Amino acid sequence: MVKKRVTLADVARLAGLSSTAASMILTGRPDTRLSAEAHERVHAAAAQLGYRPNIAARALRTDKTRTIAFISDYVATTRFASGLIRGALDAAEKANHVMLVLETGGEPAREVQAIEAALDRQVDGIVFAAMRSREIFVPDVPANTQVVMLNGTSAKYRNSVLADEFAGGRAAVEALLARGMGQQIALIGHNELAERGLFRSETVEKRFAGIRHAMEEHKLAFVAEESCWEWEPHHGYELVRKLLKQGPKFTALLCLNDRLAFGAYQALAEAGLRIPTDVAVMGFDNDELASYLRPGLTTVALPHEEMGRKAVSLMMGDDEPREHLIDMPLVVRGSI
Amino acid sequence: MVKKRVTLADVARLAGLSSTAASMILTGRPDTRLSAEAHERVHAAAAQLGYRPNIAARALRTDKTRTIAFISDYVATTRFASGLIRGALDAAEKANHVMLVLETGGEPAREVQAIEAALDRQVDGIVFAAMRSREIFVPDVPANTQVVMLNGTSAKYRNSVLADEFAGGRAAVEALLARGMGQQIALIGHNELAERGLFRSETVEKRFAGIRHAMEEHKLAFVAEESCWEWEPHHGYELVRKLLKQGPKFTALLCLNDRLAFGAYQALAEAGLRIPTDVAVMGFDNDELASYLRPGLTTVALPHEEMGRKAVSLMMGDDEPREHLIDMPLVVRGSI
DNA sequence: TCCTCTTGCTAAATGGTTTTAGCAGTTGCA
DNA sequence: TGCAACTGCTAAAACCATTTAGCAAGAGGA
Repeated sequence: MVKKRVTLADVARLAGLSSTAASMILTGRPDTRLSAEAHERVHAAAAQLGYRPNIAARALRTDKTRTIAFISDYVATTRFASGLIRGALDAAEKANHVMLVLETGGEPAREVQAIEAALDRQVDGIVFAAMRSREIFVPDVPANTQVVMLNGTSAKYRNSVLADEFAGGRAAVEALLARGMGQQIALIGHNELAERGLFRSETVEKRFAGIRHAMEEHKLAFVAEESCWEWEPHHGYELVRKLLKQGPKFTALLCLNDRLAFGAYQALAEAGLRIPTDVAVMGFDNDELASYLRPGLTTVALPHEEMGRKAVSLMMGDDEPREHLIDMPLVVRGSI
Repeated sequence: MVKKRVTLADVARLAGLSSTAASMILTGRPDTRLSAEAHERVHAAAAQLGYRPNIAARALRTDKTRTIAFISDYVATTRFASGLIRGALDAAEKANHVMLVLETGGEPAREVQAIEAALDRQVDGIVFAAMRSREIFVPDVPANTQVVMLNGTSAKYRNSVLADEFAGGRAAVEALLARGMGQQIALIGHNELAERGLFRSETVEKRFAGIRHAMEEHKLAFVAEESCWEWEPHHGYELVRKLLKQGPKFTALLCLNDRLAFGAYQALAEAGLRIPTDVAVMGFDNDELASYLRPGLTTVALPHEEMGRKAVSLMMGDDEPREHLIDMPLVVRGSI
């Protein structure tokens, strides 16, 4: 409990060598000319004393901390953030790094603070994660600090990781059509303003673009479209009730996320419609909810964990610096 | 981009003073005798150069890093972890600290690694968070490193933060009875083995003890009890189907968590029973799900954010070191 | 023999901050 | 006048690891 830290000097003393020698041996320098016996003695001494290098002291010389920062606008408001974090954490651990997590709430003042706090601690790199994809503004950082955008892009930094929303949108439509029951598809959740870029959200834009592209390829049009600003279950519930009351008949329902689909299930059940017999339902995100529903909701997954992992491995220089798109896998359950 | 770090020496030079003076002034030492003019000059110089102290260098002398570690078994497997993290993050930010997040998966080897990684970086304190409450084993840490247990306890460290599960259990029963409809209560999710401590989970034990206590106070017994190992929606679904098929009639259903309640809703709906008219339903945790259901699920909330916040503020020494119980608020929605 | 290379190692500088010890110069008091 | 106390400041050590420059001894070659 009270024992003092073991320093490199202690190890060197016990091994009967200089700390220079101990340092070189323990850091595994390649071209040193120290004897095999010296190596052995130093390693033995280090093991015996339980030596652990003081990272702050090392950072002072080397400017490397084996620490990265994960700065996001919201950590838990959206349940997805934790997937990103977990993936990032996993990759960081594999690369023998630790991760500082910072939350900004999207407020510029806190963003600046978070970045400064990270730089003060000389992190080796920063992952900027946005819960809603958008252009992220990032202040200058020192040249030797890596920057990766996660679920967002930046004009200044080319390293970024995004979900392949366009392909995902197409996949959803293809999945509905492949079951041979998707001739009369209704869509809920699309927001025209978003598409026009007034309320900028690249995610939604690209997802929808993919959907539209697939529909056009098949020379199809939606039999109905209902849009809304937010995509919570009760919105889905209300939109579907509206569709059922006044809209045309539909045999498939494409929901722009799983939460909308959740509400849709409730409205369909109330109306006595069976899934997938009467209506096939399809969502996006692979929210935890999707597996709870009866029947299970077929959905196009947002691969958050994979994205987090990729962002960190990109930071470690495992791949070329550019925009990386991560596949959105189709998760097939009973709803189509 | 390429600009070098501004050091204390730079500030001192610009102010025309020694770095000793600059250090004392910027760290706000109380009993220094430096002139008002010196103060002014140093602050002006620091502001002009945009000086930020190098935390690694400072840590070398002071052993304080304004960094804490949050070590948990699972970050995102349970959706609750993010609540704990968010609360902790919030409190840390308020106290001008940053947080290192580490995940161990409950594996002892990774636990040791995580602790060492944290100590190598000279964190000021460590929060050990367990997703399933239990006795946590914690290796020795240096005397000046604070330790707080979050959602778990440890023989060695007295600082801990737990949800007040006993009171929560009572509150659930009281809430059912208060509505005057809870005379025939069925319970799902309790596990006898857990209660006997074979599969040690203090959370479940205390929650159930509170429930039992309240029942006894009112001289009531459950009309049926169905237990199971895991508490996922489909378990709730199956247990309730079983109850409906072979069990006695019940007018209230107490589910040991919200996910079970979710499954219960599905089973009740299939059987044509209405909530709350035919059966009142009550859950625990205040899972995101609870608000999505129709009618909304009344539940006893696990105050994760509050717990995370408390753990960090306890670490900062804002309260006496002991076991702290956090209230579990009753969240009333339409299901009772 | 002298010179150069190689081998195996170390002294000392370095990074940026805090902190201890102490130095001039002035004031206060007897 | 003599001495203590105060005022306003600084030099240098300390924290711990990395890295540069270089030393001493032995080997090899001419």
